[in-house]
Amino acid sequence: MTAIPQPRKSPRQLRSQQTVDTILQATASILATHGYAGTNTNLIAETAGVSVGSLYQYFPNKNALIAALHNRHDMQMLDVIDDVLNSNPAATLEERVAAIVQAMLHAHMLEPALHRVLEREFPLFDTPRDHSLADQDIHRRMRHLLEHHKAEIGQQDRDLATYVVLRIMESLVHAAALEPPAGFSTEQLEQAVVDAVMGYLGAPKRAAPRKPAKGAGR
Amino acid sequence: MTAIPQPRKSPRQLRSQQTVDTILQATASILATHGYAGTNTNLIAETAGVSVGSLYQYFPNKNALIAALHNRHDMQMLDVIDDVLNSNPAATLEERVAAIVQAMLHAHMLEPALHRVLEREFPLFDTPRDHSLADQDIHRRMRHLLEHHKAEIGQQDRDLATYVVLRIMESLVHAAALEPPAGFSTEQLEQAVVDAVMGYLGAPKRAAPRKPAKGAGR
Amino acid sequence: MTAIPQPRKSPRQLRSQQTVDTILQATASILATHGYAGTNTNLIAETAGVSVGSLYQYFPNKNALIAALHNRHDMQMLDVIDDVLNSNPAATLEERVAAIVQAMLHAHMLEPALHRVLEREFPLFDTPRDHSLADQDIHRRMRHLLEHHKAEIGQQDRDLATYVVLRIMESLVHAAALEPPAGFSTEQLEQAVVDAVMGYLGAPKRAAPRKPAKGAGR
Amino acid sequence: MTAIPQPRKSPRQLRSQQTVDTILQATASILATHGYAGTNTNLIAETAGVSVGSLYQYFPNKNALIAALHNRHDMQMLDVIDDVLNSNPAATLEERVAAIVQAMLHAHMLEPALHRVLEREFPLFDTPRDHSLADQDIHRRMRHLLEHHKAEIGQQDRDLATYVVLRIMESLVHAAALEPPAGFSTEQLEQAVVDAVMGYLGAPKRAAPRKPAKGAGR
DNA sequence: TATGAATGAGCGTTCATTCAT
DNA sequence: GATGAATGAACGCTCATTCAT
Repeated sequence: MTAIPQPRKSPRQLRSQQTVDTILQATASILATHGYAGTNTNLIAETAGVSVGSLYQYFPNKNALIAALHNRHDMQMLDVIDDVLNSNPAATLEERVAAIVQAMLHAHMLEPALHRVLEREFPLFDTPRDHSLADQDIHRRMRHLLEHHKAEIGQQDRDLATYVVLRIMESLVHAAALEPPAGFSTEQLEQAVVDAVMGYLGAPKRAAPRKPAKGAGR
Repeated sequence: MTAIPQPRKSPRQLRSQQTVDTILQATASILATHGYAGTNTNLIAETAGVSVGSLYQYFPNKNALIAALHNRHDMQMLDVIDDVLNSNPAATLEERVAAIVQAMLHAHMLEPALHRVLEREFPLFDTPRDHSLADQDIHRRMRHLLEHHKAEIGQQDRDLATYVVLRIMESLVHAAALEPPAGFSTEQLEQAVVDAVMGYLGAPKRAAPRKPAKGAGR
Repeated sequence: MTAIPQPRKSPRQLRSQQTVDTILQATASILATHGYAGTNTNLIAETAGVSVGSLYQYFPNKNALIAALHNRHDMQMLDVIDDVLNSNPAATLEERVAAIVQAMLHAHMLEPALHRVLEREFPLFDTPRDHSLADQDIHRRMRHLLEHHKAEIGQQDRDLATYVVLRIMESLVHAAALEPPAGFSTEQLEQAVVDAVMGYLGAPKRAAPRKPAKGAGR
Repeated sequence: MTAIPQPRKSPRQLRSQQTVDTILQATASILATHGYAGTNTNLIAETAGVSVGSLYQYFPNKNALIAALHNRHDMQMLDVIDDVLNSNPAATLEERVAAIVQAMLHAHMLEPALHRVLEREFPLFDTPRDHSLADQDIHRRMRHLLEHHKAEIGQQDRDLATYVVLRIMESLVHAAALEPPAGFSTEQLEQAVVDAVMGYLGAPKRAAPRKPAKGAGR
């Protein structure tokens, strides 16, 4: 139970930044090919062409490497979403959702092995994952998108809807990209994610009652 | 990486069965409190009041313990679903979905810490997780349920729908039970899962086009 | 550094004797196929179709099993030599040596893998190996043979000669049977052993001086 | 079973080389006093005044330590032989054999306990022992020596003779140095080895027949 | 700053041996 | 006698981390 470790120093100089990138690349590569258990700092350093000592200059411990990778991924997702939102201002909600899903799928399919590990073998931190800054930003963007299209949306509680939509997207995109079920094409799976999100959003309005769920028989 | 390890021998005698249960309980407890990395076989054995040797009589290695726990969980989920399906034959689809969601939520909230670990720190096996027998059974049940209520369902491809529904349920239930977002009651979250599932199922029929879905055509 | 362990009880009853044999067979088989490191008492017991407990009724510990196997081998060698000595009373020394060598080679080639392990991985006992009763008998037989043919022998010190001959035989037979060098037929190797023994025995008489070796230049 | 393990990295710096030597010395010492079974890497490291980790930087596993010791011994034997061959160019075959035997005996008697273990408890590698480079060199030297003195030698097949001579020397030297039989002086034993080798080499020429040698025809 | 040799706590696993049944 | 589940000391080996150079 450790707090999420932060990079030890934010390297201002260009060379340092490159070193950090190289180390992170190496980490990603090892993680993808060897899995979490097979990943160790000496191997990472060697792969990065750096000494272990140097590695420890930029990352206080092994978990910080993983955390940085998670962070990098979150940033990428944020970029992906921003790109979609900033282009084609006239698009409908569904078009935007579809574009986001497609972009996310694409991003995950570049390094499926890595993402498989990142999804699964996140070291046990006690802080919930969505507290990274990028994650909060993603939440804000989505929240804003839903707000913008509120006319097309059945769900009243926009905060809850944002949360649910992001969770659905994440889990279905991961499933489609990282453990694709046999028998379906990527396009089918992609469409299914959009269907799920839009279905949820467009569903007949249900209040979110403060009391135990209605008829749900035991 | 590794094949999913199987229990070493299935104990026939009652005493042995109890030993196995005790070991599994201890594993669950340690896993919940220490995380995967902090879990070690000697500690498990000690906690179970058993010698390491005994532990290794029933489980070939550490991962087999985790796998058994996963399996146990899958069985429990299957039971939960079966219970719902076998009772109240006249229930609507939504009532059934709600009942299943409620039961799953309930099950996960009994030992959230454990399930948090089980969800995240699944040791890196090469077989996708949902190939356990119980998981296949769950798939069959859900598939059957959807078939039974096909009149109420917009999605044409029932196989795909089954897959999507299970994924949505799993991810949202996990989120609600294991990392509940601040600001929402359990009932709200529970209802949100039902909304998501029903929204997806009831959404206007969409074809599953074979071509890249840029415009996400209606 | 343990003393050579003895079988725990000499089983008088037939059934016990059979059990002991079975256990020994199993030990030999496991030893031959798994090597010393891969051999363990549980596996032996299982292979013998006996419980570990029973095994420990007849052998006080693991080493006793190995010792018994060595002993069995020594007995077999003694039998082999006795057979040769008891047949064909008119044979020459060389004929007898040849017959013994041939018989020894034959015996070792039946289970080369086993003998390889027995030769090499003898657990570290502090008693020299040739103190087994059978080994002493073998020594006596050979000593007697040399005495009988003393006219044909150049070496004066018959005790020393006995020792040397047995060592040569053993080492060359082992080499020929267990690690045959490439490029030579079994017959060539067999003949070589005979040559070596006869060459040594027939060599021009050299006294065994009590002083440091003669000309042997530094 | 296992391939012969190689040293993990050949240390270039002086300090590293010393570390390796220290570790090897410690291994030899522990091996001599505790036997193979009683030897463990932690003890070796402790004895060497080094951490286990360091030990594993230079040797991939326990057997590699033993293998290195074997190798060191082979090298020493090679040196011994080379010394003899390079000095005293006018020596007779017997003088040279005697010198080699004497030097080998001497070398083995420095650490008899160690050599006892090295001879006996060679870990079960699948490669025959005499395939080390040094061993091949030794073979070449001996072969060359016999070639040089072929006029004094009865054996026609020089390759076979080389092999036999080396085997005789090794086994008798081991016997004399490591398990000396009671009743004989070292000098007697030393002379006996020389007698055996010279006797074999000087024996009347025998063909190496391709047919089974029952009657051991002259 | 960078290096990489050294550290050593700690973990997974084995297996000879015992003893209650 | 026979059984075989249980024991637990002990060992091989790893790898995150440090620090003298």
